[in-house]
Amino acid sequence: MSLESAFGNLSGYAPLKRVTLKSLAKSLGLTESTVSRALNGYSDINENTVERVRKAALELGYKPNQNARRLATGIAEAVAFVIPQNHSSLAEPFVAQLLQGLDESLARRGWDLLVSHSLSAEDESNTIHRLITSGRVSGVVLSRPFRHDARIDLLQAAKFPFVVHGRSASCDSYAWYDIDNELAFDTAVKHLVDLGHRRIGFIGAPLYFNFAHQRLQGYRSGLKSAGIGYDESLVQIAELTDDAGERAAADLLNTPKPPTAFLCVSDTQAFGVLAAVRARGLVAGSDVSVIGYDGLKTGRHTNPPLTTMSQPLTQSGRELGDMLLAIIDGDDPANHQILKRAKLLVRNSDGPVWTHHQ
Amino acid sequence: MSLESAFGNLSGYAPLKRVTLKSLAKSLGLTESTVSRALNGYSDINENTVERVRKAALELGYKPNQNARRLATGIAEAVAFVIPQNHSSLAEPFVAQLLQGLDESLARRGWDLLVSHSLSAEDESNTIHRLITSGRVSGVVLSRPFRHDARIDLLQAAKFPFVVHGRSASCDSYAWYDIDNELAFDTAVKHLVDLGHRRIGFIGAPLYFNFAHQRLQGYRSGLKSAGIGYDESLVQIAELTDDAGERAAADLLNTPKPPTAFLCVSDTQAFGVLAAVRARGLVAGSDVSVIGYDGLKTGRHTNPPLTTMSQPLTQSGRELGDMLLAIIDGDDPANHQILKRAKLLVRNSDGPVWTHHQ
DNA sequence: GTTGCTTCCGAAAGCGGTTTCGGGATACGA
DNA sequence: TCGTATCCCGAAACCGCTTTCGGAAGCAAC
Repeated sequence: MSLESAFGNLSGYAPLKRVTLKSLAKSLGLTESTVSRALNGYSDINENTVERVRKAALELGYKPNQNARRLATGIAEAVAFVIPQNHSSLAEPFVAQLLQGLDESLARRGWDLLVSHSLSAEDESNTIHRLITSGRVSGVVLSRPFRHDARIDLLQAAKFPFVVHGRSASCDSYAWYDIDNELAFDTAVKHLVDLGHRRIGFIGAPLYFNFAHQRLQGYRSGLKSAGIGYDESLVQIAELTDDAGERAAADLLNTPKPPTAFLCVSDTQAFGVLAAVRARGLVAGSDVSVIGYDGLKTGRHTNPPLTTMSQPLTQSGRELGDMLLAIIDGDDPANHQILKRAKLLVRNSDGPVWTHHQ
Repeated sequence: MSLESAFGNLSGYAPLKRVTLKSLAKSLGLTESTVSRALNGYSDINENTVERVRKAALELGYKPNQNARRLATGIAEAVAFVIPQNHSSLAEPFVAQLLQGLDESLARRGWDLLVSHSLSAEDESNTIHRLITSGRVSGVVLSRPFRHDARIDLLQAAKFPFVVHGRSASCDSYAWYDIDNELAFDTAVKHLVDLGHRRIGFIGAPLYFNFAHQRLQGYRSGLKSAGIGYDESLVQIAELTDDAGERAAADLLNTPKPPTAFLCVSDTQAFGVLAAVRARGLVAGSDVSVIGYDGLKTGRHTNPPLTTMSQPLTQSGRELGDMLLAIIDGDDPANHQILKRAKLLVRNSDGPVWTHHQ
């Protein structure tokens, strides 16, 4: 669309007459190049001139056309967040908060944040590919990496700047921001063990997600250091939904020797587990314990309020943005690897193990 | 598509050997202009040539540089969603689902979706202004309009394509997609009245939000048609958070003649109301009724599960995207005004009024 | 063998910026 | 007075693609 059609050159009010570099230059009696350099902080422009140009630009409301600028400089001044297509996760608050933090970081520099969302799993590589060849963005942020992630391989092969929220199995040479999932689940197990639990159910997620793998490892390591054997019949792999969590918990509850505690890889699943527990006539927090992961706000309002492990999402978005920016500026990605700890947020769904003799 | 074909030459790492229109043309023995027109479906190119060009483009992995294309055509092939800055609402699932739908609609056309997030309230007009003058986007979608919304005025004055999720007080001449808020709350009141309630508390939002205004109107009209007088002492205006909802409900509960039911303009508030009710030792669904609005999934897991009114968010995002695209293509915005109905989603937080004589 | 159409493609002028390069002023030392 | 170094600014190429315009072929018709 042309600017004429966009702003309507016709009828009476002529809104928003676009002020371009050329018009600005002319009105100043200078050249485009001079004005451009003045605005971009080149040192070979007289201080007075710079001031004069700045003032005029402000008054006339000059905004450089981003497309032109990007074409000329070759830098897109935008990064893409590719939405994990699995399970329509954009709907998860998880993603929303991350976006918020990202945007904050980018906005400080005036960059754009665009979200990209692919339809199928293998389509995702295409999406990435299109992103990096189209010149639309100068960086990409990934989330929920797989254990072996083709998108990461693609990005690395192309030497395209990117950061990932989480990490894949081999993560030495790229930038990531992750929670120490193994530690988190290790300590969660420890917490439950301290409450007296020995039969701890685990509601996991498909293991091609690396975080699922890590958390399972943490679960096992926690068990191990407590001297408890790993019992495969206590672990369920479920989708990241409440319904799946509910089904998985129900299955575990129907077993002859059901667990006295449930550890879930996501709050959403844990919500379902809570439901299963209630359906069974049990009360979470006394009869059984359930612990989630994510620290969702709404966990405050479940029945009972969900004990969970929280990760600072908005802040992680900000940090991811800062990292990506630094890498685009030339930093070595390997120098940008951040490992944070999750915090155990005790609400009311956990408690000492229930025994017959009480 | 393989890495090989994507990035051209082989051996070692050859990062991003970009195939440009020029290189493509040269390898075909044609001119840039010919190739460009062939790819863009111009009719003055021989059918065979078109085929040949298409094939080569695919093989060599040619992707047009979006910035160049945008500069040349003047159309940005991107639209912006401006995040309501109030209350950091991006974190709300609300926004996330809308984004999802929007992205789906735009992706069908290969357009970008970028999110823009301003820091302060008055900064928002600046954000809009920057958006429409920078040439980055060819359309804008707004949400949560104010009753009198400067952003809308700005957009209209600039004749810039936009759609809004919701509508302001005067909404004849632009495109919007809205739920019939008045109707929704009218029927919600009716529902409560049918359950025997006469003292219905209303937890509203600041009235500069038009939806807040509409819903209050609906509340009043429902009361009126039930022959119940409007009692100002039963309405509270609160922020759109759980804490605010909780405080508001607590205030109402502390009154000498507390309401027997609560109608909230958002689920998040209703979560808080539920907490206040519990804190008071009452049980929602029998002692008092509480009804939310939004249809959040997590409402299934509150204590008790929240009765609410749901609006189809993902779908509305899609429709908003389609509308915006149509308008950018030249449609008259006034022909794109969609009014949907909310559905009452009865879960367990409502019930017949409690009486002493039962 | 002109004339007159089509059909198909090349030439070239942008789109609105950025950036390198060179040179005219001015200042300064000799 | 004549370099010559320093400061500023203009000229021009370029980023990669789109689009208008004109014209070379090819073919039909007269």
